[in-house]
Amino acid sequence: MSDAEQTRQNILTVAADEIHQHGFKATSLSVILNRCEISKGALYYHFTSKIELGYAVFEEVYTPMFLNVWHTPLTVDDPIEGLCDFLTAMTEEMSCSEVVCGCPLNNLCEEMANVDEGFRLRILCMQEQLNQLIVDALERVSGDLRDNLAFSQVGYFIVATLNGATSLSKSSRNKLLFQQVIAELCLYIRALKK
Amino acid sequence: MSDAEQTRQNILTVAADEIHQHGFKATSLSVILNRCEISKGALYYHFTSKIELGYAVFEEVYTPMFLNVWHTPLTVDDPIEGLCDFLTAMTEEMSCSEVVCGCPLNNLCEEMANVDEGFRLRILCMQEQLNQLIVDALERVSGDLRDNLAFSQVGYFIVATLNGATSLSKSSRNKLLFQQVIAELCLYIRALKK
DNA sequence: ATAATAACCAACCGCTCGGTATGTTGCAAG
DNA sequence: CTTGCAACATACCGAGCGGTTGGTTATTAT
Repeated sequence: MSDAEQTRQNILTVAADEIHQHGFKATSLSVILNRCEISKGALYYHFTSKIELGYAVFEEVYTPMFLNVWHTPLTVDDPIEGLCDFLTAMTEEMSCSEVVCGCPLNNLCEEMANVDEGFRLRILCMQEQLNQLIVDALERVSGDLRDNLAFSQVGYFIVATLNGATSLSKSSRNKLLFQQVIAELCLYIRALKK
Repeated sequence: MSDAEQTRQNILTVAADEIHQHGFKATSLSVILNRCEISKGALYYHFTSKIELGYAVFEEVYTPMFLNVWHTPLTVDDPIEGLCDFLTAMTEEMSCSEVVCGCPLNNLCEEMANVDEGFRLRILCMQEQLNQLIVDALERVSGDLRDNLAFSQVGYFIVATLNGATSLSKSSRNKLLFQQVIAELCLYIRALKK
């Protein structure tokens, strides 16, 4: 990787972390510059504006991360158990910072979806991809599932509940409420089976 | 009501609307002053700081509003149906601004819970009160419900899913995803019955 | 009549923000 | 040897922010 590309990647990584911790608007470019030990000129050489940097973080850091994380548990033999194991593992492995900072995608959705169309469309696209992953997995084992299930609806329900659960962990500052909601979610997911 | 109290209430009402629309941090005091047609001195006579104004909005506007809204459907004869009717009516009556702006409590939780302890504790208290309302209602009709239900867990699950659903409506800018998640949530809630 | 207080107003302050304009350096092509 | 561009660095700008300061007015108590 060239020096320039290295610089760019470094900016993206640091910016992704800052946005995750403080949200997009509260993220200060000067903090990113300090952490990267570069000047403002360098940043504006690679990105035309703060919001374009935000878009790049979304597309080049968050999106691949999410698709990768969700792909694994949904492509195992039994995606119902895969999903439950995945969610349960999440409650256990969740770091303190993740309890406090929440999910990057959900955070950006809450903060930016209603003020910036660029973010909104990217978030929507990501949510649809995530939902499609779940729908595909459910359809693959539809023979084992209850009849009359609306797969897309189920998918969005799961994602919505997970987001709501991270929200609860933010205010309680511990995993307990999160774990309870996930436990109930797993009961719901397992009840999808015949 | 005295003139001073009238002024104070006016500030609270306008601030509640601004915070709902733009979040706490992005809410500008000068906008509130313009809308109220008062000076900055007037605002700082009634409130010692921006964050104290935020706390007052939470306690004197959002909290009573929430407790009132949730109390009705949970104290009818059949709280299961009351809840489902309440949620379904919400999807229908939801105004355009509510689709875009989301739930004030959830918004503040996402934005402020991890940066300000004062907000965090107030939000947590509110969520616990909300959960208690649900738990009380479920316990009241526990004879009609499945055995081995963890009422508190169920309560937080419902609240979490509702919050996640409003989040989805923000990015999609329509009610469809919200309605789907609520429909699935009602299926879950009705399945609590024996 | 006067003193005090409640309820405001107008002007200003320091600070941080995103963004820009200009200057510098190293390397590579001709 | 020098020209040119990529890849930065430095210094500065205007705007908006929350908050403070020093009045002003009207009402009330003495």
